[in-house]
Amino acid sequence: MYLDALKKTLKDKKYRMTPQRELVLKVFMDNEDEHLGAEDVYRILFSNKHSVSKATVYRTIELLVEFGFLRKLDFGEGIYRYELAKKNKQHHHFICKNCGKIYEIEEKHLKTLKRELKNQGFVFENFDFKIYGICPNCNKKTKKRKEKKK
Amino acid sequence: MYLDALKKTLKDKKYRMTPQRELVLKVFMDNEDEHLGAEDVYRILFSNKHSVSKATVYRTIELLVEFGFLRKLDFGEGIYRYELAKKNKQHHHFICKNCGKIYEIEEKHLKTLKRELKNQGFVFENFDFKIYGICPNCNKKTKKRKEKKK
DNA sequence: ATAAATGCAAAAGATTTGCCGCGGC
DNA sequence: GCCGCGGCAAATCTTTTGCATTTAT
Repeated sequence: MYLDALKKTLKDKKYRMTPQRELVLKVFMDNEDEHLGAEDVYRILFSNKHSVSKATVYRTIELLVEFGFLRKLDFGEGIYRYELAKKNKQHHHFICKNCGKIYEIEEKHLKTLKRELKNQGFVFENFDFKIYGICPNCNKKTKKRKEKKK
Repeated sequence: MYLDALKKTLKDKKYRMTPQRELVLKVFMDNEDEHLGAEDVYRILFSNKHSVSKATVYRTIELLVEFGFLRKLDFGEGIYRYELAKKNKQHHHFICKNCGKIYEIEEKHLKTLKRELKNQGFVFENFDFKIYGICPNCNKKTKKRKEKKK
């Protein structure tokens, strides 16, 4: 369960589990199919009478992204949205330029993906594909440091 | 050439070609290998003694994206960056979580891409893949309206 | 001539930060 | 007691907007 995993991660890194952190994570668990922005999370908590300050919401979300619980998304609206990062099943997003609706697309080969989308009636104009990770340069340096750390 | 294409597009849509629009497009042409944000463009123009107001820079960039001359990018920094959209060759980006460097990656099948990156020493943590286009719903509606328009 | 585009400054949003006080360890 | 954490308000930063003036066609 996510909450236990969070507790464990926090403990490992000498951070503390707090009611606010639990509440924020729960918002994402309760809205698995949404792509919530920080302000959304704040509003949801607020309207549920759970007072968590905006600053804390922002700080907690950042923490959750850092620990891999959330994935940071951007749909070109000028705000960031987030979703629970289920490590197992990657997926991508199709954003309609007309109505703005967001469809979730399973990961497959690009070619297959394109063919399938076409068959389903999607017309795509451009791709925005980003991969986050560690580049070869940094990787070398990190390896050398690995024994020293931890 | 991009400038002529812009002139043509503007004329077709009953917009006007202006020195400012030309200047902004030129900044991107002169910095093809960069991912410039709006403020960067403003600074570049400003330091070259070409005074174009910030508002115009923002408005022009928006226009250029709309017309497909620029592609809007986001690297999670809280600002948008843009690059000349060369329609022919799609590419993606690899962002190093450690040093922040951005590598450009050619488009291939996902699987092939992953294998190659791994061979080159990249370690990837997560993908952010977005496709922009028109969804089947909107597509239906658009088709029906097509004869009336234009 | 006239509608569109620019410039300027103000406004709007989202996100971050400084600082103080509280509470877990 | 120390240090991480949360709350609050102020600050910051990017992007947008209103309005008067200029300019392309």
